[in-house]
Amino acid sequence: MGEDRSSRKEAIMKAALSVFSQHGFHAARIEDISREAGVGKGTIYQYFSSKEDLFRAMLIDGMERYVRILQSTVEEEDRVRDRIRVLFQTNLYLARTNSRAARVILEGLTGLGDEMHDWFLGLRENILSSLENLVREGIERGELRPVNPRHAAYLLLGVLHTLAVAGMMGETEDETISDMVLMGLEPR
Amino acid sequence: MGEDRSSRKEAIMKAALSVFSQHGFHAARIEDISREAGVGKGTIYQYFSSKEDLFRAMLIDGMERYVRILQSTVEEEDRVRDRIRVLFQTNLYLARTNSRAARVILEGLTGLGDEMHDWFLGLRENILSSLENLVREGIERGELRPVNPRHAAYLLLGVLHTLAVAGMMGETEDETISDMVLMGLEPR
Amino acid sequence: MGEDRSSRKEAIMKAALSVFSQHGFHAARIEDISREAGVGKGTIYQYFSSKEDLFRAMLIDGMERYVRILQSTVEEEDRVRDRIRVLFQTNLYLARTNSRAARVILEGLTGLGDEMHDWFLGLRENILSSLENLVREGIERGELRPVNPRHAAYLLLGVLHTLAVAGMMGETEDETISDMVLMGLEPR
Amino acid sequence: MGEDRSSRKEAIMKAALSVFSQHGFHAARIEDISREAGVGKGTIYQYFSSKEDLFRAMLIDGMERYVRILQSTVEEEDRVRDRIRVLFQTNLYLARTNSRAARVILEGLTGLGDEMHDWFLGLRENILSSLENLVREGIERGELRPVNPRHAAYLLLGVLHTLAVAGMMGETEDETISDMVLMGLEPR
DNA sequence: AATGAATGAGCATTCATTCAT
DNA sequence: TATGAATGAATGCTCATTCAT
Repeated sequence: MGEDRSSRKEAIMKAALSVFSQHGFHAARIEDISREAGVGKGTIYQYFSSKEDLFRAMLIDGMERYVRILQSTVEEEDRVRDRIRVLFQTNLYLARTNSRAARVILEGLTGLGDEMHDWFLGLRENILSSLENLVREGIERGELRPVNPRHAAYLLLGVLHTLAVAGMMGETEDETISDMVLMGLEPR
Repeated sequence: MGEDRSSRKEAIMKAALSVFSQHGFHAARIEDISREAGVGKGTIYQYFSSKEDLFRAMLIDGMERYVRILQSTVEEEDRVRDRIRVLFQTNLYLARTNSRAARVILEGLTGLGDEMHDWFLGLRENILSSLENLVREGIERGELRPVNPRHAAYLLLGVLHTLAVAGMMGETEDETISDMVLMGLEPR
Repeated sequence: MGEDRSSRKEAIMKAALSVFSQHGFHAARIEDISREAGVGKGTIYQYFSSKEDLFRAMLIDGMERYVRILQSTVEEEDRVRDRIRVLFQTNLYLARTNSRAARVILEGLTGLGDEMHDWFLGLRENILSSLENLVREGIERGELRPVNPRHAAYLLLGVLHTLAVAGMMGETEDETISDMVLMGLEPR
Repeated sequence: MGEDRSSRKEAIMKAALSVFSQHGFHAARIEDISREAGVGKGTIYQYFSSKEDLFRAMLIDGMERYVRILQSTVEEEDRVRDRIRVLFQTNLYLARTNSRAARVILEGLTGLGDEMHDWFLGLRENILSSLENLVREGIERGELRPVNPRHAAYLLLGVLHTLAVAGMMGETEDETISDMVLMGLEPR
C-alpha cells in the first residue's frame, strides 16, 4: 500500500515533468497532467497541495536525478581530468536528450517565490562545492595548475551551463570546448 | 507628434520591463503595466497588438540594448585580451545592476512560439560570429593560441552566460574567471 | 445521473431562452443566464462550448418544440380545412403567449454564421414540404381548389409568419384571415 | 454649408446602412462606419448622439425610403388589383436586391428600447391603413369581394412580409402567390 | 482513498465615447 | 467644425481547487 502511494506519486510527477516541459508552468493544465498520469484530477490534490507545490516537487526531483546521474558518472573515472571530461560529455548528452525538461528547469526560477529561489541557490552551492573539491583534488594530484579552486569551479559550472543550453538548442558541439577549458587549467 | 508617440511607446515598454521582470510573463497583468506607464489600459493596444506582442517587443528591445552596450564597451579597447576582459566585466556589471531584467530575459525563451525562438537563435548566432571574429583577430595578432575560433566563441559565450547568471544571483565574482579562460587561450 | 445531467442542461437552456429573449444575443450576459439557471458560470461551459453554441442549441430546441406542437395539433383534425384553421389558431396562440421567445427566434437568423443559416433554411424547407403535402391532400379530397401546391404552401407559411408577428406585437386578430385565405383556396 | 451638413449626414447614414447590414447592430463598429463614410470617428458624434441613435435614424430612413418606393409604384397603376400586383412584385424585387438591408431591418426590432418599438408599430399601422384604404376602394369599385378591409389588409401585409423573407433568402418566387391571394379577394 | 462535476475568481481584449488640438 | 488618440467599462472564457459521492 505504501508502495502504491509511492508509485502513484511518482506517476504524477513523471506526468508533470512531461506536461510542464511541453507547455511551461502556467500553460500546463492540471487536468492534462492527471490524464497523462492516468489518475483523476482530484487525486493529484491528495499528494500535492497545489499546482505550484507539484511543480516544485517535480523540479527538485528532476534536478536531483540530474545531479545524481552526473555524480555517478564522475565516480566511475579515476583521473580528475577524465572526470571533468565525462562530466561535460554526460551533461551535454543529458541536455540533448532531455532538452524540453532542461528548458523548463531553466525557466523554473521565475515567479515561484523565494523559497524556491533559496532552494536553487542551495543546490547551486552544493554543485559548486563538489566542483571545488574536484579541482582541489586535481591540484593536489598535480593534474591541474594551482588555480583558485573556487574560481575554477565557477568556470566549470559556467561551461556546464553553456553546454546544457547548446544541447537544449539542438546544437551538436563536440568536446573541444572541454579541452580548451582543461588547457586553461592544466599545469604549465 | 512622432516624438510623443515614440516616448509613449517607450514608457509602455519600460513599464512592461519592470512589471514582467517582477512577475514573469503570465502573472504580469496588463492593467499593472498601464498603471505603471501612466496610460490607460486601452492605450497599450494602440501600440501593441497583444500582451505577447508587447512582451516580444520588450524582450527584443532589451536584448538589443544589452548587446549594443557590450559592443560599444569592447570597441574602446585595443588589445584583444583587454576586449575580452572588459566584455566579461561589463557583462557581469550589467547582470548585477539589472538582475530582474536579466532574469525575465532568460525566461523569455520558453513558451513563446517558434517565431521568438528563431529570433533568439539568430541573435545568438550574431553574437557567436562577433566572438569568433574577435578570437580570430586575437590569433592573427598572436595574442591568442591558435585554437578553433568557433569553439572558443562557444566557450566565451558560455562564460558570459555564467557570469550573467552569477550576477543575477547577486554573487560578486571578480575577474579571476576571465583570467583563467584567457590562460586557456593564450599562446604557449 | 444521466437524468441529472439532462435536467441541468435543460435548466440552462430554459434560462438561456429567458435571458436571450429579454436582451437579444449580444446584450445577454452569460453570468445572468447562469444565475437564472441556478448554476455556476463555469458549469455552462461544461454543457456548451460557447455563448454562441448555447444560443444555437436553444434556438434549435425552441423551434423544434414549436414545430412539434403545431404538428400534434394538426394531427387531431380530420378535414384539411380544419387542419389549416387550427394551424393558424395555434400558431397565433403560441406567438401570443410566447411573444418574447418568438421575437428572439425571429432575430436568430442574423449574424450567426452560415451553419445556422443553412439549418434554418432546412427547417423552413421541412415546414414547406409538410404544408405542400397538406395542400395536395386537400386538393385530392376536393376540399381545395387545384392550385399549385408549392405556391399555396408559400402562402400558408407567409400567413403563419404574419400571424406570428401579429401575436408577437400583442395584436389580437381573430380567425378571419384564415377564412380569407381558405376562400382563396376553396373550390369554385 | 447647410448642404454640406446635409450631404455629410447622408453619407454617414449610407455607410451605416452598409456596415450595419453586413454585421448587424452589435458587431458593427463605429470606426468602420466612419471609414466607409470617409469622415473621422468623432464627426459621427456631431450628427448623432450615439451608435443607437445612428442605427435608429438609419432604420427609419431606410424604412421610409422603402415605403415611399412602394407607394410611388402603386400610384402608377389604376386598377386596384394591378396595384396589389405591383405592390407584391416591387416588394419582392426590393427584398431580393437589398437582402442584407432587409435582414438588418427585420433584426432591428430587438433590444432597441420601447421608443423604437413604438415607432415601428406606428409605421406598421400607417401601412395597414394604406392597405385598408386600398381594399376599401377595391370593394367600392367592385374589384374586390366585400371582405372586412382591416382583415384583408392584414393578409396583404402578411404576404408582403413573406415575400420579403423569401426574397431575402434568395428564393425566386413568381407571382402566383399574389394571384392566389387575389383569388381569395375577388368577387364571386 | 479516488473521482470529476461544479465553481467563480481572474484577466485579456474590445470599442463606444470623449476631448484636446 | 473635424479629428483620432486616449480611455476604461464591460464580459466571455479558463482552469485551479473543492467536495459530495
